[in-house]
Amino acid sequence: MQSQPYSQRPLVDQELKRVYLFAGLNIQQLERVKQSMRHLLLAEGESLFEQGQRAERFFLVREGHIKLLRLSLEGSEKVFEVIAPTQTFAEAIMFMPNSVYPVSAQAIEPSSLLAFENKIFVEILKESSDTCFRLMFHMSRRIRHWINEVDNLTLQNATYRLINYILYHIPSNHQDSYEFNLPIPKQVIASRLSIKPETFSRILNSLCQEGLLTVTGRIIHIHQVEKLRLYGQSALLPNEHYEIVCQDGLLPKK
Amino acid sequence: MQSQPYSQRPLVDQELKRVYLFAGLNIQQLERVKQSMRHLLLAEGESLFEQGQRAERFFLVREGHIKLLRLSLEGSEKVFEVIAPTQTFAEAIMFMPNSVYPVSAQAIEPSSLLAFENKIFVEILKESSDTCFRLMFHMSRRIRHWINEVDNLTLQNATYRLINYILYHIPSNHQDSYEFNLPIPKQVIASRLSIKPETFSRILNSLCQEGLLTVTGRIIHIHQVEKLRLYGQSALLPNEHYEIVCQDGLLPKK
DNA sequence: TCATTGACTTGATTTGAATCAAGGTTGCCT
DNA sequence: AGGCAACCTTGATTCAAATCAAGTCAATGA
Repeated sequence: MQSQPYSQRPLVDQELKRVYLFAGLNIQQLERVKQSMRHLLLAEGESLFEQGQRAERFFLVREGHIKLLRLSLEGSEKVFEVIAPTQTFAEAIMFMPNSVYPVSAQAIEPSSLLAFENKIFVEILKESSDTCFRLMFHMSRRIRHWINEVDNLTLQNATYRLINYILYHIPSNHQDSYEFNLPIPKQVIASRLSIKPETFSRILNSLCQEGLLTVTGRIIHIHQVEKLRLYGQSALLPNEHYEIVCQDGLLPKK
Repeated sequence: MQSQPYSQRPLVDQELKRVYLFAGLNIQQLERVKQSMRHLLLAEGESLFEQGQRAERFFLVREGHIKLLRLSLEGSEKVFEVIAPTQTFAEAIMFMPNSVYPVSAQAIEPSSLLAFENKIFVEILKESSDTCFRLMFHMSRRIRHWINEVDNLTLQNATYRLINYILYHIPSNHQDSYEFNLPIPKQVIASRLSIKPETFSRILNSLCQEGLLTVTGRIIHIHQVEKLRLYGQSALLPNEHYEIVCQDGLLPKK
């Protein structure tokens, strides 16, 4: 874990201010955050922290992708989340005294991060009710996220989960064809979706055969987005229709 | 949903003060909470709120058990949590403007609850950093709980989940025999563990056959707790040993 | 250039748990 | 008492996804 400036791109205050958690800070507070801030550069596969390790910092991803995972003793891993640029992580446990990271964090590709000291930020939290509310707001969304995750794992099948993952990458207004690059290796996505790589491959293949999309390496070309959305709903079979769970846990409008 | 005093047992302030979230309130604040507080009495099977409904209150269970669930369109349900007396629920979304409940809540048996107005409590949160921290602390634990839940669903099998559920009900110092009553119907536990009732029954049966426990209706008699703990670990097969995840997400000490 | 490695695919087989289909118990209500 | 309805159990069968076992392909590197 090196700690030196990384990207040519200079760190502008704006970058920090765009972070939801920091948006309410005044100049002095922002300055304190910056004081304790460290630049990190991770190589591909490099570990940031391990599950069970004392949690003293939280992080902002600037470039690259970080996976949050747990390992079984044989070495097989389950990816719980993949953190993309502009997102923060590990901030939900900052104020827990003697807390430990509940998962391990590892770079999927060369990545650039900023690390913030929990201790400093907790001091700011104590004096800023507004920032407390921002953090609580954020944590509340995280909880809903995990509830939806359990919902997906228990009520939805692998095909549905994969389709949902794909749809998530498509702007919601798009209807016709759409092409995008998978940001991370297929195996990582598979693990994130709790699917084995072989099954992942087979599902993608069967979606191709249905004529819904074309796969070229990491490039996914969806022929008709609207069709895929409908297919996602029928993938809920064999049990007829399940309730569609939107990202925010709301029911879709009838 | 009636709203009148229920239990003969008088509502003492102590009962409120024992609630973690209220423990830091001063007399005036506690008074305001009590002002907005409502007593609720739910019959067996009665619904408290539905998923997607506007969230304006959070709750404390005094007597009975409440299940938090989501329904599929055919009517099959997945129980996400079962709330027992002295526990609060739905407090994690209180400050979200226009938030909705992410799950439905329903009484498993005749239950007595207290309902608190989010609006009032948010006002208190704004003036009490200490209470903010209590809430954040609580939410942080909830997040870890859900991460462990996903871990259980993806890395552990049904037998392991059931054993873990049983072990959860046994004081950790017990080693030999132990007997307890399942607090709720077996089907509800099954759903909570994402197991079908048939499978649940079969697993319990096979644990009986292994001589680990005896089942008489809702009474579970464990012959040797320590043996069950070990069996729980070998139930992690076929993949040899998995990492044991303690409730707090910590690794067990070597 | 060829070897090696890691990512992905494809096929054959197994398997844990779900589903389907009857039962059995228990307790409640008339 | 008798009938009904939950709740639970048991057995036979099916099925989605995992596992096992070879592959292919592309990128890296000596």
